[in-house]
Amino acid sequence: MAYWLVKSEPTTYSINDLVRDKSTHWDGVRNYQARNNLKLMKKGDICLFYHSGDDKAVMGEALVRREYYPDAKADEKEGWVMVDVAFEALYKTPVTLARIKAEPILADIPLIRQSRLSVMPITKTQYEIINQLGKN
DNA sequence: GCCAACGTTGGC
DNA sequence: GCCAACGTTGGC
Repeated sequence: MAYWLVKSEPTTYSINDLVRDKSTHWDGVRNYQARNNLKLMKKGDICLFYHSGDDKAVMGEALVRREYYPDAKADEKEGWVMVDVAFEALYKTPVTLARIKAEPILADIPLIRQSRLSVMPITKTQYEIINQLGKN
């Protein structure tokens, strides 16, 4: 069981869209590092769902439902992949970037260290802290 | 609107 | 293979 953080611009695809859809293809990733992370996702892994842009907060959680397979919207020869994720939880309190930055234990999270990466691994500890802040 | 931090492209 | 120019993401 591993933990991830995935980003989306809410005007493109928000967690409310995932609530409505129940599950979705996590496609459109066109960055090698992010793609490599997608390939490491296992069924049942937890993904924190982060809104970039105006919200700048972890909004909730999704579960990996299907492991990586070719991104239907990409040229097959280029090897881009997608996974399927299912809605898991909507946080009562979105965990803002400012809140994450204020937490010393979260200082190493790639969200802060490498702000442009859109699919990143996080540790169990980092997950548990954000989950705790969000669900209450 | 600007800028930092990348990633990509193309000339050499 | 190097590097300048350019494009993109995302925070401020």
